[in-house]
Amino acid sequence: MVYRPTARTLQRKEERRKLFLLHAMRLFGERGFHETTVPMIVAAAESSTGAFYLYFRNKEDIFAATLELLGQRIAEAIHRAMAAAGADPLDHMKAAVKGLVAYLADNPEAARILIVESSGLGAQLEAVRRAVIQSHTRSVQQALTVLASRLPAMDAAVAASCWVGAVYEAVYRWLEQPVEGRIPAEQLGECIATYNLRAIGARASGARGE
Amino acid sequence: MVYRPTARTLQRKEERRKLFLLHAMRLFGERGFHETTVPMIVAAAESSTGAFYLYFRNKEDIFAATLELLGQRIAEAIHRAMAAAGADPLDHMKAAVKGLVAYLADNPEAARILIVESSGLGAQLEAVRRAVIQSHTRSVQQALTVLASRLPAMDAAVAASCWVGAVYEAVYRWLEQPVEGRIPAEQLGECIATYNLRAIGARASGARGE
Amino acid sequence: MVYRPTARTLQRKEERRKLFLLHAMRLFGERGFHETTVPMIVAAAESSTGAFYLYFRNKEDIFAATLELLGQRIAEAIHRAMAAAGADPLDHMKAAVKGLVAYLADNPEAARILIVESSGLGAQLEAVRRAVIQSHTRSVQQALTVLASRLPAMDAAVAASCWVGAVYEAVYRWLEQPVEGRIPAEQLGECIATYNLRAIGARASGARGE
Amino acid sequence: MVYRPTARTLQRKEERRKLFLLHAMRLFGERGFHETTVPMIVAAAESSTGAFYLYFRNKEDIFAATLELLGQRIAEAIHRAMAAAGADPLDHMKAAVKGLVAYLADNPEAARILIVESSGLGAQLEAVRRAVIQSHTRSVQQALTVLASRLPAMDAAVAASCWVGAVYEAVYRWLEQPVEGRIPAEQLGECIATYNLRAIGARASGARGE
DNA sequence: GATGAATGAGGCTTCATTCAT
DNA sequence: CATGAATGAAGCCTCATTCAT
Repeated sequence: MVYRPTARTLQRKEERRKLFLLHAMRLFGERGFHETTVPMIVAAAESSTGAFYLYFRNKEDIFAATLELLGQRIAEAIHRAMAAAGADPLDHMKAAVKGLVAYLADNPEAARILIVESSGLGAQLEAVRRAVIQSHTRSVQQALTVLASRLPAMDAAVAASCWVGAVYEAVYRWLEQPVEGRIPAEQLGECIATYNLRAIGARASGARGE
Repeated sequence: MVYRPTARTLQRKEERRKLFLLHAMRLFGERGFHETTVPMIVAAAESSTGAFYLYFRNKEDIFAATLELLGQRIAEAIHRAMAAAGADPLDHMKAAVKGLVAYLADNPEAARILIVESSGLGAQLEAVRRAVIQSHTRSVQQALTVLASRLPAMDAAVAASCWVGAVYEAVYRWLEQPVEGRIPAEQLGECIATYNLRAIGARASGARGE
Repeated sequence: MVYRPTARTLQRKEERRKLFLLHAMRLFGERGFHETTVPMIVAAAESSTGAFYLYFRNKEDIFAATLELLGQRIAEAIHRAMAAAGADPLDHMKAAVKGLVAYLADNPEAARILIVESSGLGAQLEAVRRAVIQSHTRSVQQALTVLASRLPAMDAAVAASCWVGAVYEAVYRWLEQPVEGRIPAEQLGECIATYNLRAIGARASGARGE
Repeated sequence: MVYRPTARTLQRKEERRKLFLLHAMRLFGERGFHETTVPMIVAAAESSTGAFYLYFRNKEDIFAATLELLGQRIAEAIHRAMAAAGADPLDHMKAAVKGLVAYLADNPEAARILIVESSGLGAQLEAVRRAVIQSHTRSVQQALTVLASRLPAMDAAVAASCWVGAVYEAVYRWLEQPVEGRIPAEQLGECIATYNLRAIGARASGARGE
């Protein structure tokens, strides 16, 4: 008599939302925020306009959700990579860079969303985008603070920004190149990691190889 | 008798075009490409829609022109800074970084255009934007190649990207902060330059100071 | 065995319907027909969309039902007032006006529905709204016909419309005023009744007082 | 060389605006605010969506403009009628009623807009609509105040509302009837005027006849 | 009976661009 | 040359209503 949503129903709902999100992520990555229309997302998800607005307040909302999901995935990728690394904080940092590069190389649309396509939005969305990047920057800054005694004196905040900027720009440039002209992704990660580690004055990092 | 523009007319024409360009640059920097409308630019320049389309093929055209102008200005700023530096290519590189940082710090809207607001456009415009940045990257890469013998082995292309990425990201982050919380622009330039020089293995660069 | 609703079920059903109706009445009065959405009514009644369409064919249907309920209540209010009045038909008419004014003053949202918010609908709903008002008009017209011999010659139909229009407009105007600036509702009713009675040429009505 | 809008051009602009307004007035009168869509108005005016928004901020704006125009026309109609009347203020009032009734009878869509179709809008538009009616009410109230010494004591504000309400409701009812069943418009105006004049206690006004 | 997720038609509005004057 | 009124495609979003569970 009384309607009671089954577990299955609830799961369906979550799945539907995820479906929108996944297609939106791809489209945003391929075409950018402004060139992606709500009807496009709806068509890709084989759903309806009404359903879209059932799950998201508006187009900006799904974009923010996309960025959030992206932030999570990247954080996971980094953590996985770090967990597999040695005990030295410097090794962690190196692993983090390589993990991030590997993830972005594998998910080019994710990289595009984060680096390029999301820009030029309202201040709100830009803030969300920056939050993802700033989260990285903060992690790096924290690591630098911890390692301060082993490193030359530097402004940790600026250095962290440089570190993150180097990673994203190098990956973006790499993605711009035709697939056949690219160096392997691992090598790219290695180069970037070496660049950054040397920049913060970590001595033997490049020598210890990998 | 064929109509033939007088010198004065030509100058007028160029001035008018420049007027559009200047206002457009400010608006694009403040509000981004999509949030800036042609009527806005026209109103700011106190001209008319018709005149606008007399000087620019369309909105993308003026944006591209804006980016081009920006590229020139930045190149000038860098060259001026380099010309004032010593003879050593490493000093040139350092001066270039500091000159660029100084320019961007002085012209935040320019920075915004280049780094954020221009993104998320059609592939065409994105290419123009990248051209400005790649021009820097190429300069750096060239310098690295020249200095190769004095530096540890590295992938010059990747390193150049990292170099440029570090500069822009650090400046962007700096611009995001409230004015009263910022470190001085010169110090910022110094930090970034040190970061990058150390990253490419230039030995005493930080020590030689400036 | 055929399912047969028990008395209790029926009562429940009627209660639920009434619940919808009451909340709808409030919302329609506060926000008007177009600004009130079905989800709003559903939320106010703490029920579900499905249940709503179980009791009402569509949104117009519940609005019509609201108007009907309103018509009943107003009729009751008027009858109560008339029952308390003396035997003279003129006293009845005066009591009716005062009863109506009192009811509308006590139920401003009801007044709004009847006078303003319901307008601008499809012809169908407008007809329902007018039915309520026309019912008053007919009563007045009938009374005028009965009293014809005691009154100056007049077009009873037109006079009845004037009578009703005077009441509603005066009440509406009164409701528009800030509460603190209003004259007492009883005084309003008295004034309107006097106006109308004098208009139909009832001699001493104003003098007999109240 | 310099473009200078000709008088003709300016006139055209005003004409175009008027064209929209006229068609909108008709449509609003026939179908009401909510049932009239911008595309409908555009089609009726044989213009374009863009042009519409060139002259009006939005749909509410043109509706407000329609009401304003209506207010002007009605005021004119009333003044013309009053100018043709005798010197006695009571004659003026009578003429005003008859002029208004004549105008509304001739422009049923105007009447519908003012009385019914405009209701149920945002508070803003409702205020504009009421402004037109209140302007009448104020005129009547003022006249009553001037005549106070010749009339029985009454609340001028309430009486004025009643007066106006009687006119509009009677006309509206008249318009509802099929054309063939209606009494002549002049007779309607006479009846309403008589009703109102008697209501305010003007003695011989009905007797002086006309 | 009850629920509320899903549908999709259609409304309003913006703005890049053209062209008659 | 200069102007700015006109165009209309296309986007975002709402909400009455249905129907599988």
